[in-house]
Amino acid sequence: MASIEEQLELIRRGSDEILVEAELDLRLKAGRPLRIKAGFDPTAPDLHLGHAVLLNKMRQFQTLGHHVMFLIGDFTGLIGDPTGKNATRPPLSPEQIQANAKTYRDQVFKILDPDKTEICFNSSWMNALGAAGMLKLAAQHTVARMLERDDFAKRFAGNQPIAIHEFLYPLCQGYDSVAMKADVELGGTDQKFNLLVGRELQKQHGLAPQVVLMMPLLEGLDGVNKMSKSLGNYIGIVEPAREQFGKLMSISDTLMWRYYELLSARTNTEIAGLKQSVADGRNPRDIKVELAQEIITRFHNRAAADDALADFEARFQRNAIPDNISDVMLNVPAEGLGITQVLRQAGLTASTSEALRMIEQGGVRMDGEKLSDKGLMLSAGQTVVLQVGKRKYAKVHTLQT
RNA sequence: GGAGGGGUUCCCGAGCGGUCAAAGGGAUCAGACUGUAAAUCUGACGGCUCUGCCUUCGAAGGUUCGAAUCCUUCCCCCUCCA
Repeated sequence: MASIEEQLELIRRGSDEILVEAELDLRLKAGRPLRIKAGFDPTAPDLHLGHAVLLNKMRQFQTLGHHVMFLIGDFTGLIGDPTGKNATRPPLSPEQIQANAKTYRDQVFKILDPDKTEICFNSSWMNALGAAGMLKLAAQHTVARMLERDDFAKRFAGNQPIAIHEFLYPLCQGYDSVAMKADVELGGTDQKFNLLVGRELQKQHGLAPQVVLMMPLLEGLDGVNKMSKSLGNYIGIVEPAREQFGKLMSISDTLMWRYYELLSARTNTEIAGLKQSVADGRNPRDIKVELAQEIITRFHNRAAADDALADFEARFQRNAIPDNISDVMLNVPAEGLGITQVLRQAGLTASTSEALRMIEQGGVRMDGEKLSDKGLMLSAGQTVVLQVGKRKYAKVHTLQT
């Protein structure tokens, strides 16, 4: 095993904050494998690069020989981490949870070592707690302390509603740490409050408080908001390589450095070298290509990364039509089908009104040629490649009704 | 339980009897420019059988030639008092 100092260096890398580092040092010195906890929502097992930041850190702990516990919050999922939506979520069926857990495994093990990962469900101890146990748990914290949480404080000050059950989320998450006897809990910086509640509850249960390690939140494709599925600004771990490539190329140059810092396996020295080369006149686009290649190689493989690059260059540098367009079959009546209908039915636009607009704005191409005739009719037996905007394509085959 | 404030198109937010599919901003989308970057500029941004028609302004009724705007009831949210 690596020396304490080497371990600390790896653990610190990229982290936003470690509370309390001295305690971490002490625990490492004890020489036993530490119990590392990280919790995930049970509902959306569609992991993206934002999750990858945390998973990378978990992987590092595994490399160092520690015990990583991947917690699926199937109980806390009923509450939903407070975001201002004052509704409890309907419980997932055991089948759904199992299905989601499987999807998690499929995705998570692209980064984590399956042999060194324990998957836990917090319903297993939360259900056992019961109503009485929940009351007891709730008695261990005060409203004033709850209101210290930034999100609650803001909503309270701004006259926004806070439902009582939202207070239970941090408590439950904290209790997880008690039940799991976590030595270290990982989370995003937005989790600070919840993570610290874990420390409090552990102390009250006679355990040494966990060390809390917070990773920065990765900004999404817009460069402003954190990467999240609901905002649609994410790059999924299991997305096709070409998609990932395109999305990575669309991030801003500034954001690119952030991604390097949090996602790349390159050392800080190497990254500094890249920055210098840009300062010396190298096109940042090429640096971005390298980043995209590295990430795609990790989640797919080298061949996929090369293919994505080749495809990208063909499409955007040589304006070629991609070679993997999905085929769409459309039935056409004898008198033909209007182009706006075709676009809508092929799924290229959401409505015929939108199709009309796209044509008016010059965003529609047919077989590579800009299409300007809104009244164009397609008859049966044709095959045309339609393009809307830069990215949406379909190869439409018209069939006799 | 009482008093007051409020629910508008994806979000914020104007409108407060006709000129309202509804200002403005954000987000988004398309085009130009580019490195499918950013920034910037232009345009679009409910639906449709599209120079017109249909459906939207918490819900349901009503007044009116005409309502997002007025009235009634209901639902929901916030604040203060208890």
